[in-house]
Amino acid sequence: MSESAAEYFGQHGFRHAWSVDFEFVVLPGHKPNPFCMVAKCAITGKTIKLWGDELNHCPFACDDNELFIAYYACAESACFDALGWPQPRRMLDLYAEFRLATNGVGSNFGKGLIAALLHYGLPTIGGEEKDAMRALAIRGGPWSDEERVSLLDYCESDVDAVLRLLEPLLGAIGRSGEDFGRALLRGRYMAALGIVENNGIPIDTELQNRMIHHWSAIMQNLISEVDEDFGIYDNGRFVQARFEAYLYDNNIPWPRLYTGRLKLDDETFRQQAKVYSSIAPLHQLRHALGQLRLNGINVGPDNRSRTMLSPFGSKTGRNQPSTSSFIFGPSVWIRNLIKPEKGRAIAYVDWSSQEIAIAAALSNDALLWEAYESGDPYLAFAKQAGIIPPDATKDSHPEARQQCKAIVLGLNYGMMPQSMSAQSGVHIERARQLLNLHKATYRTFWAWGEANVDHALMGLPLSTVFGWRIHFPHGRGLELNPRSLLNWPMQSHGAEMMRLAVSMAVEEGLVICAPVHDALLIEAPIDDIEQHTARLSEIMADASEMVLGAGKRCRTDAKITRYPDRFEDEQRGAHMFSIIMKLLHRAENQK
DNA sequence: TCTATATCACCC
DNA sequence: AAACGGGTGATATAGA
Repeated sequence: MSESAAEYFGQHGFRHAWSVDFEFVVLPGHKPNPFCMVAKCAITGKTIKLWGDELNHCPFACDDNELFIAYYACAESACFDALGWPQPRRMLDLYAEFRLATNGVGSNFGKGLIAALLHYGLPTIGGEEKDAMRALAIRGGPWSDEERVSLLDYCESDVDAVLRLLEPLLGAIGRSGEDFGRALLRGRYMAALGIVENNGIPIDTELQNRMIHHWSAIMQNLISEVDEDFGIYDNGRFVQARFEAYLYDNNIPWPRLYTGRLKLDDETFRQQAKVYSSIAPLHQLRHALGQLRLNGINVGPDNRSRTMLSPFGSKTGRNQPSTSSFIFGPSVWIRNLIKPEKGRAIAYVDWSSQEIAIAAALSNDALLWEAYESGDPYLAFAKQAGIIPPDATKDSHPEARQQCKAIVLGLNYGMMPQSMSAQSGVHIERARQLLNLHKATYRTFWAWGEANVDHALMGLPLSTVFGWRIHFPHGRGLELNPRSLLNWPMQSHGAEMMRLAVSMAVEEGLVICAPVHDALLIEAPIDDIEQHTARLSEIMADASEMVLGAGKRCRTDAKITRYPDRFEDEQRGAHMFSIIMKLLHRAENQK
């Protein structure tokens, strides 16, 4: 046991610092089913090994003086939860710490436990051995005595590996109470997220199964209806050569990529369909087909969709769940499959204009904050810039508002006038003019943003208020995108706000089903949903204030869905869902 | 027939 | 050179 790690944890007042690891079987859409656990204390050297039924009782005192250390701790938290153990109160997650320590430079080896060991030149078991043991674990029981010994040994080897990682990663964290407190904050989120992963999202599996069953018929019907006039599809596939021949036969000129291939993106189709109306049905078909993806949403026996939420996956510290297995990943209509079960309700609560609030608060731009607080930052900008009179409204000046909205949203990403005009249809000169007005109106924000960019370009780290960082040291040939650097603080603080809110909500016992970057999905009994939603909104506003500073609270919007209704987004998903349902009924009647 | 690459679409 | 940030994933085609 490393002397310095023991001292480090002792210094922060811990009785034990358990490096803990479970082996578990997890079927798609299910909670993990742990079958063994090894824990070693970095302070006392004590070791605990549990197998099978021995997991029925939690061997730990889960109080504030017991620290748990793991690599990718949401898995351990999910195992605690699945076993009915009390939740760990203090967690240190070396995965999060490794991601942080290498954010920007990256690691040549990846993000996993072995990658971290290799990165620091520490001994590790071979990747093949690890894969073999993982396969043995996934296979599920029963295991022979011999297999059981090797699985426990393997589990212990991960526990030891985590202990070896302490030296470099505690070094990266730093010794001060503040440094360590921030690491515990990340660990706290990992613990909460394990619960969220276990909660899952209630799904109308009956409808989902009907759709899956008739999926190919739905696709076929959709395609054949349009394609009989074109003859471009083959077995559900768009054949470019056939499309090219069609264009040639019909004398339709078509834009090409620099490679000579046809430009086939949605925007090109939209433009072309305006001129050559015969193209329009094909455009609609391609657009619809682009939204047709239904595989990969895994649902457990309790009709709840579960997937890894992959915290700290991105440079900004956002979660990065697989977009095919996370129901909020594919196109919006898929969310209509979300449905609370009998007696229950859900609510989708999101921060309104979160990144604008962050930009305003952190840059200390009083005018921008005023614009945010007005409730309509786009209209407020138009007024502050003198484009419309002070008494103008959304209804009196819709066009100016729309233009300003495009500017205000695009500027978060460092958008240039050219693409701004291409995107929003505003003339390029108008876009340029509005951009300059924005820079003149929100001088403080722009000075702050550009200072951040310069800071990072000089090889210095950018950091959020709670210590998520990115660092591009000089001399490593790293390619930096100034627009990314401009946006980084907004997105990173948004992620931080979300982590805080999830931690607090879960610890209060609210049932959080999913984080969606700037939104949370919560569930409750129908009779409690309003109260729980109100409480969550309060927590989210509190979290925003912790990040943005006293008095700077970010508003939230909430949309409640009660059984027997299904989740719905009238603006974006409803139309496509109705088309799919029509096709489904047709397919079911064809039989 | 399989794999790598480019392109595109979706999400916040 | 490009000029819209952070992502994941499917698909169509070219190439081995």
